[in-house]
Amino acid sequence: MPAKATPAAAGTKALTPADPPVAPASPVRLAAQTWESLFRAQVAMMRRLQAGPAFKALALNEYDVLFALSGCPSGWLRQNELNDHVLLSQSSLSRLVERLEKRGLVQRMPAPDDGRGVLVQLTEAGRDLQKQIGREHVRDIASLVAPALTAEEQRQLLRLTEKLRTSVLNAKQ
Amino acid sequence: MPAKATPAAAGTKALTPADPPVAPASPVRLAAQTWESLFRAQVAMMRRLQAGPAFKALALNEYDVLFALSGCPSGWLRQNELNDHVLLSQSSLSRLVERLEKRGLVQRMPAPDDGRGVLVQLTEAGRDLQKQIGREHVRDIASLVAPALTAEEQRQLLRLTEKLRTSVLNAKQ
DNA sequence: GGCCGATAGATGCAAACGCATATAAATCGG
DNA sequence: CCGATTTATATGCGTTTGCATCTATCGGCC
Repeated sequence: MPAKATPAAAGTKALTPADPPVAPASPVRLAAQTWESLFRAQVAMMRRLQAGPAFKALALNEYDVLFALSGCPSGWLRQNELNDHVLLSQSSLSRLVERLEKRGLVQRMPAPDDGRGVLVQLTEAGRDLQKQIGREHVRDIASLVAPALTAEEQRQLLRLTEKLRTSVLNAKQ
Repeated sequence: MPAKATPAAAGTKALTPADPPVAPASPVRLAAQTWESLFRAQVAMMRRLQAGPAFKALALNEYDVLFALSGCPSGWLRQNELNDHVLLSQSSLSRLVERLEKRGLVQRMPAPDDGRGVLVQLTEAGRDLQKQIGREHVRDIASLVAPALTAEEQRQLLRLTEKLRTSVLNAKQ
């Protein structure tokens, strides 16, 4: 997380887990602490989720692809659009989709309006598997998030991360 | 997204990016949306950070290990403690540390009080490299986070993610 | 139309990963 | 104090990943 997963903590000095940031001096330092905390929360959550039974059948990145496809109104997504949802290189995603196709979970076809492109959609089996794993997954998530944060806090967190994400996506360069 | 980082979006139905959650019906659904948003923010941030020049010399997971070691008061960490900071399996971490040692960035020694254990610490070169990358890294982070969230919002986000993380770590089983 | 740089995807290859397992030391129970 | 269980790390092995590169198509421009 993969992708992983992959990951990156923050800056020049770590906090001990039990030692919350005291007086965040500079704006730069505050931003770094914020990112570190976000990142570490994600790592902790991810560890738990991956350990659950929901991911025996499907690796995390693979599930994410099915999930992205499941939420797409037309049912079809370009491979390069899929790449935005997953923390994977283009080549790795290409092979991942290939594997999913071999397993009968997705279908590929050449994009009608662009001879270079490939469209991907879920098969029936892929949709079923996504739903099944999704249900378990949602339960696991709720059992971790609900005891940690009130509904109001969850709404705040949702709002802040959404704001962060859209800003990052639209950032110049 | 190390780290691998992998990753996992949320539940049974996706949101289009431009479509913020309208009326989060059930608590379970709210939790799932919250996690999805957190996760996607992390993916978006991570993509940007990995693209920066700061990670040419060192993969994300490798940096995270140096970072964890840099923040440890005693300077030494057990390998299994390191594992909590990184989204990697135990075996992968073992080999990652081995690589770092070959590159002269960390040092290993048998734990004095536990014949099974291995202690790891930064070498001088490792500390220097961590500091150098850390500085760049912090700048990149700030340039992404600062335009997105006010200082107050960052403090809120820091608090919420910290709360989430400690709760997840302490959750039963 | 024909050329040129940019973009989408596929592929060779070496590096990195996770799973299962091996080894060794610590801990627990009697 | 001894055997059984658990914990910490290492290693064999097949799979997955990223980088560099290749091919094909697109889009702009003359």
